Amino acid sequence: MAAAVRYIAKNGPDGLSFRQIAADAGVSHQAPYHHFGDRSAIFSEIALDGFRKFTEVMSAPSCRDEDTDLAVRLCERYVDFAITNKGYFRVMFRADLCHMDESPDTQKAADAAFETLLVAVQEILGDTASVDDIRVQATAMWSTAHGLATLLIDGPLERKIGKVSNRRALVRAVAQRMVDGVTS
Amino acid sequence: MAAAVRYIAKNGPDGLSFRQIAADAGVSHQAPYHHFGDRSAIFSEIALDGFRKFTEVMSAPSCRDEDTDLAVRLCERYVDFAITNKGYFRVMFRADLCHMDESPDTQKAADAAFETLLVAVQEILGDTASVDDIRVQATAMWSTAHGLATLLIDGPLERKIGKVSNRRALVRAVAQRMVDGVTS
DNA sequence: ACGAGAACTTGATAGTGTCAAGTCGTGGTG
DNA sequence: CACCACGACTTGACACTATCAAGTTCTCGT
Repeated sequence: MAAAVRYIAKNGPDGLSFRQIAADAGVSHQAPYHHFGDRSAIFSEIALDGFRKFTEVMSAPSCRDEDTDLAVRLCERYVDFAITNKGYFRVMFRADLCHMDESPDTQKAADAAFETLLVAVQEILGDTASVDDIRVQATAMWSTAHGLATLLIDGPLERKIGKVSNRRALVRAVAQRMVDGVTS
Repeated sequence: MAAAVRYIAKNGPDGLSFRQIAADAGVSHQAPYHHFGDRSAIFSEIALDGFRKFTEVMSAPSCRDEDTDLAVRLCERYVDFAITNKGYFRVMFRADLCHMDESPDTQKAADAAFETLLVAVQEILGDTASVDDIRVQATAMWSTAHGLATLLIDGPLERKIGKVSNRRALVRAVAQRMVDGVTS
């Protein structure tokens, strides 16, 4: 399974061959099939691990005691996680690969991850915010972070804005824009 | 090829079988291979069409004469396009499917699409904006729109924020938040 | 000691992308 | 009019894949 994550980080999840990773691990072509009943099961398992790592990273304490805006830090964390954990991230949001409906554990882990985001937004907005407001803000933040992450990992962003000499700076600048508002 | 786009819109691009769409079209399993030399070639072709449609939609005149914020309208357009053209959108940003380096036409179409975004941002910011600022803003807007679109299409968003009774309203609210700034 | 079950194996089947040759009709040129 | 080159398509074959169905081996608790 570690081999699978490595492979995905390098080549993406689509060309992944059950048989190939079995061969690499030095076992027969049917060994993996014994542990994960199904090709999609291994993806579900990877996604499960991924969401757990993700929740862990996003709610880590050091996320809460710097002096930059919390929203900015969350966004940075999100993108950081995606890039340093390509192998997981690429799978986590591919509903076609890991069928959530067949693996409730993964579903729960994903829900938990989203929950941390909602909590954080609530913290940012304070008690006065309405439920609708929290949802909208959470969606906005999530969209920006997710979009930025996917565009950086697989997307054409790097090509378009010119070789990013300092990725961290870009991410921070974009996150700050998100907080302050575009067109300000 | 139209059949392929339909299939992708319904089932996603990964399960797509060259042989299957050939059979559906009532020809032999090798007929498509004759027109597109390669499996990835058909995806490149779809992406090419997609980017052209996309540029067309994003730069349509009616985008410029309403009275809501231009940035909001662009974001709405982006998401709208993605949802009504799933079959194209799902392929356009999958570098693993359509190898840009092998089909310069698609590459150019993608570049052109991004160019319209840069122009729009320049228009929004006015002449005083620095090149760096334009890049950051464009990236921020693109990220938000792209993230929202992908989360809506394949992602878990709908599940998370509850059945979206009115998708358009959500998209507009999120876009407005993007413009005004999160945590305002 | 032994038997149940886990970890793994070998073998077979159906479906896939791709290569390599055909076949067939149609249009243009001598 | 004969001819033939070429594009659209077909058939056949190959290597690879996921998956099903049975073995085999080895370990561990009773």
